[in-house]
Amino acid sequence: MKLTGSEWLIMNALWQEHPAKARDISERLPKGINWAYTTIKTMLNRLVVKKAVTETKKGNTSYYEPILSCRQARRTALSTLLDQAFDGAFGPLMHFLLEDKRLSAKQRAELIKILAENDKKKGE
Amino acid sequence: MKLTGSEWLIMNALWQEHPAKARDISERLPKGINWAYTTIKTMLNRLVVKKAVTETKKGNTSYYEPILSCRQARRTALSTLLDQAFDGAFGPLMHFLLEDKRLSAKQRAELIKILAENDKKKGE
DNA sequence: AAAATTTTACTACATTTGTAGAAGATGTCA
DNA sequence: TGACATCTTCTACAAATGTAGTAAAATTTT
Repeated sequence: MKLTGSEWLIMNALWQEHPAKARDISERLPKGINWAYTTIKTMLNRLVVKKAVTETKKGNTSYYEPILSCRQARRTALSTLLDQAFDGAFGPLMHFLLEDKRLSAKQRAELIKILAENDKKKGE
Repeated sequence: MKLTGSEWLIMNALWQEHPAKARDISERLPKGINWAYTTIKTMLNRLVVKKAVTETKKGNTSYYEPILSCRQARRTALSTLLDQAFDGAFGPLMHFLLEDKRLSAKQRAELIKILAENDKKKGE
């Protein structure tokens, strides 16, 4: 399940807290994104059709909830990126990240910590 | 300059070696992608219009060369991904990568090496 | 209950993306 | 010099994406 750019905006708002009404989503959209209410409804409908979210009506009003998890969406997006831009492999991406972004000391430290945790888990 | 999925295929082939003719690109496309020759031409034209590649004619034949570098394209793709799926920050991506992908010992070792190099460069 | 507000359902429409065919121009080999 | 192979230019077209308007139905407010 791949999300488009606009869909990410909606989903990010929905993951924050749900169930949520279209109006809630509208309010949570990042500053600078000023979509018409109906635009949001259109997006939500499309996401329902795609089965990325569910819609439940209480009276006249629809409440939405994610089916697709943030984690899964990230996984898919990342794997698309890997395939299309990094020879499908983890290594080249890492290389690029580390080489290109010239980590700050803090980031390096953080990374090392994460690595250590990773080691520990591996041992369990 | 953002590339679409199909454009990545073309660009990946072009970056491999250039200048290249449409025919060369055609041959370098990943196994499984069997585009009509004219499809490739269409893509190349679009990339020329977008100024991601240049076209130079020798006789009747066009030779293409990338203007957009692989590095730059990667940068853009990554930054789009960060913005849309990882709160625009490097940290969450790293976390996700390391946590989700359960690195192999080899990968961890590699990563640590890269980190070390990164440290060294920092010191220069 | 009339007015104002909110929501929904349906429709719309320009742009971008993915994919390619047709027909004409050019090059090449026998 | 004709037959073939190759390239080019133009055109096409469906599906996906981004964005929203209209009008009708439901809800809330005075």
